[in-house]
Amino acid sequence: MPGRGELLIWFLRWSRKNQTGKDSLHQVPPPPLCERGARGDFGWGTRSEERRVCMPRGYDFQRIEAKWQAQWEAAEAFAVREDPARPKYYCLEMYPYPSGKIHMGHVRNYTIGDVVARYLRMRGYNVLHPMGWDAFGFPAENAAFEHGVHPARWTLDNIAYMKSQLKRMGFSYDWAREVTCCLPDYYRWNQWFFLRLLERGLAYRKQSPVNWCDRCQSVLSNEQAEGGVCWRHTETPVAQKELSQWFLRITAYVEELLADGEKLAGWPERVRVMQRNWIGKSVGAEVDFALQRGGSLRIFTTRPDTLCGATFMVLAPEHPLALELSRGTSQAEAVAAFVARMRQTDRSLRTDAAAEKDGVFTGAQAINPLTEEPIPIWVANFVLMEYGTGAIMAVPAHDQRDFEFARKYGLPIRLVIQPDGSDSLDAAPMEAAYEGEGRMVHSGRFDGLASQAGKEAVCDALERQRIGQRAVNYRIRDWLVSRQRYWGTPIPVIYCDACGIVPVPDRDLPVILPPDVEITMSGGSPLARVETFVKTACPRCGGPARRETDTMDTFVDSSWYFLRFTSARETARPVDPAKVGYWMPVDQYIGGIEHAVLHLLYARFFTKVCRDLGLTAVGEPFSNLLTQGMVCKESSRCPEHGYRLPAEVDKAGRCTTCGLPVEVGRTEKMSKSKKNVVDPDELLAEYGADTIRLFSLFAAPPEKDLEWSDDGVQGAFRFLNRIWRLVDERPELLRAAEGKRWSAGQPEEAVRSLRRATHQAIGKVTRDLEDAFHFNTAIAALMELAGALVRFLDQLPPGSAAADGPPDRLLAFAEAVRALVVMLAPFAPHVAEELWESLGESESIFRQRWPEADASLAMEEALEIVVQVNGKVRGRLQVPRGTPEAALRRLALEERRVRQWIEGRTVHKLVVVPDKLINIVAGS
RNA sequence: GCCGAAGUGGCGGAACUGGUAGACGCGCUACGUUCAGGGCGUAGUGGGGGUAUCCCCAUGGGGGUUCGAGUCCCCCCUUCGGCACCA
Repeated sequence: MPGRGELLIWFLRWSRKNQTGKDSLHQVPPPPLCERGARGDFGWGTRSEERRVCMPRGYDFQRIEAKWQAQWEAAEAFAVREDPARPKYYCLEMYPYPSGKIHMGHVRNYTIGDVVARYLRMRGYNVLHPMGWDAFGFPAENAAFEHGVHPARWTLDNIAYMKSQLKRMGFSYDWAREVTCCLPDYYRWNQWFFLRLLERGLAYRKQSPVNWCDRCQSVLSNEQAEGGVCWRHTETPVAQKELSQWFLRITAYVEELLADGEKLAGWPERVRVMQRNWIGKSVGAEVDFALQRGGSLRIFTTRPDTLCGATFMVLAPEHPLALELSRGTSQAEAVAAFVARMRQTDRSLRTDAAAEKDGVFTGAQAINPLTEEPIPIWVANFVLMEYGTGAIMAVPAHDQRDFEFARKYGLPIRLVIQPDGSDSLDAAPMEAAYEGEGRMVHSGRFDGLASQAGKEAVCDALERQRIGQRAVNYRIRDWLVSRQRYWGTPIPVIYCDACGIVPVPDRDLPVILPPDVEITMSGGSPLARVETFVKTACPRCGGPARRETDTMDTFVDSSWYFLRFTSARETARPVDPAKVGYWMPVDQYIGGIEHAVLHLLYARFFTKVCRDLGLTAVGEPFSNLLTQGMVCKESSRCPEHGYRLPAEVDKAGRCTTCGLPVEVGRTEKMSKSKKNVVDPDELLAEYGADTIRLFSLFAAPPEKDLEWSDDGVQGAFRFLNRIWRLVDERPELLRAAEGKRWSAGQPEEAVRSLRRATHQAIGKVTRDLEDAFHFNTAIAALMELAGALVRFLDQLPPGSAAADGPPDRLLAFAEAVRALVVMLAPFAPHVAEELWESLGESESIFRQRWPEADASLAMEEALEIVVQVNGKVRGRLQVPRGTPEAALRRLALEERRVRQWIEGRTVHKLVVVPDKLINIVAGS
């Protein structure tokens, strides 16, 4: 097998050779140097010449960020290895598709993860924080088709650029563990997994109707075709095609996926619900209805208790009996016409809930097994062949769809369930089906049973008579993994005329994706046209054979990449079980909600397979899941030129091209098509990574949508400048604090007050990060501490006089500054490192332990107690903490304003909440 | 239609187990700064009334529980998200 580097070179040589026109799509210019440059300089504009000379420059984020990124890289600051002595923490963000450049969604996602990783390192955890590339996929082929760039070249160029962007954001990844799915050292293990699944009957080939997206020129899994549209091109409806394809048997794990899913306490409720809905378990029975002409018709129902109310039956138009039953009857022509019409109707249109019920009588009758009455068999649009048996018993009194159908075609409605506490429900005047539970009526020997007991009793009877049995149905289907695409993992299977389907032997892995290929975006799998790839020898008989030319769904890659990160350079097997054992499960997974049923369901399935293969002990990959909100911005639209970029609109809100006023649209997810995007590169040049990070954390809690605001970014930048000045403006104070000791007595109020602010901030920030990820309020607490520091400095004598003052002042100041800088570090790591160094520290701030709040120092001494009269605030008392209740009552009743409010009234009651408030209940 | 989440100043958002609604930031206003601009600093900033001590109203709307409700309960409205003929 070629090595990683070897293959890369090979691809690049190939692409240079084959390049037409542009050499590369990614002649991306270096980030523009903003003319405004390091804005922090302005802070010094009016300072004295003396200061300008002796002080360092202002907050020069470009220099600082480059400096610390280089230091982290040189020191391999974020490289980790297993260490049983320390608690581990695996922090993972969903890896990106290398589409070209990172977007603000990535910035937000990865900033959240980075704060978690950096914070937990400072709390003493051994933190695994890796990053990689979801590098196979359709857009690379699109680029190849449109621009003549080889998918490998395009992908690897994009990765190189995006990696540089992630580094410039200061994210603390262990890059030694980087995985790139499109390289054989990764995808060979996809093939290895496929072979293991094949051995266990969990991979199989089947002919069936499948989803086809014309723009992808490929089939899709059900999950990727949700709602009848392609997940990548939501404007493209998927078509149905009858094809022979490879499937993974996710349904073999469905009960486990369901049961374990309910136990995922660290997942958002809505994701669990979406997965539960997707799996769509329903419990009921399969029942054979005898046909009057002989034979039987099997149906699935979740309501065996309503069996006596079945007054007709309905077949899906594709049901094999539909045409057959009508043959020879007067309905034959009508049924044939109806079935033909349904075949032509677009499937998503036909299955739209809003579509009217439509059907036709087959001319045949079945026998209700309980009532033994003949009932007519119909064919209708609303019954789906893919679900259950493709046929239903219709109980119009207790199923709304059946009810509507019965009313439209004048079919009988027979009430067999009375709602609890009522016996008045009557079929004739019903306007809607009663779908709830109740008591069985008109059901012969079952009369009087409650629905639940009735279901059991009917099932027992059916099983005794051998005309039915209990059954469970699921909405979820097996995972279709074949793709008619080039840029994916070749499916390691060979077709031999003599031996049939033959798996590629493990020793022949990887089946390498051949570099020489023509991407035409039509006419099936590109690999099918690469003869050197297709033609091979059968591993079993040695005779001429053909390779499978489809590749795997790229969701296979992402189904186990989190396992690979634990042992990314393992060459003998997909992962090292010992390393997986140390790191798994992922403690915190962070990504977008759009993968609620796609990636997150597949990954859970794959993890269970890996467990059964002995590669991991865990059955669930992600203990905690955070689904971050979208990054939004208002869009602008020019009546002449359509959507406009922010830069194409001037300050007065006019289009820079034509001068017409633009229409400001609503705030919505940033997207290229709406042009309401901001470019991370421009922000990096203008404000630096720390400001971007700080703003995207401060503007909204992580799980909510974030509205991008240029003014808000300014605010974050101002805050960092403020802290910079705070530390940098009075170095003599910090120097003077060194070696000093706290004096013995009670310090002055200014010192107590600053220490109180410091320890309150430590408590608040720590709680906000521990309990839930309340980054926005944690940053607010840092801003408050900065405010307290400014107020403290204002009270000090100017110049060097302060340095000669009492040591407590200097110590309190140093304590506050150090706490502020340390707590700032996870959010704005570069500036924190730089300030930490300027405080005289030689070691990285990330080797610093997180500060501990001293509760006794944080405690407020004087309290303001609110005095209410009948629930309204009428006065305030300043009292020392712990003032006895009796004294509080007396003070409250004596308060000037309170006296006015209770004068002439009787005080009925006094509610005292210690150290909080007093409410005086007074009558008139 | 069903299920879920959420509605708080001009804006983004705070508010622990019911206990001072509006932290923090943005914006805005005034003032300061040897002040062109920008930057920085100080003060103010939910609405209404009053010269003022102060008063009234206010967390989508309406009821309720409670000494006390943004927070708990019921009904309604709106927005967003998910599911949507799944038998």
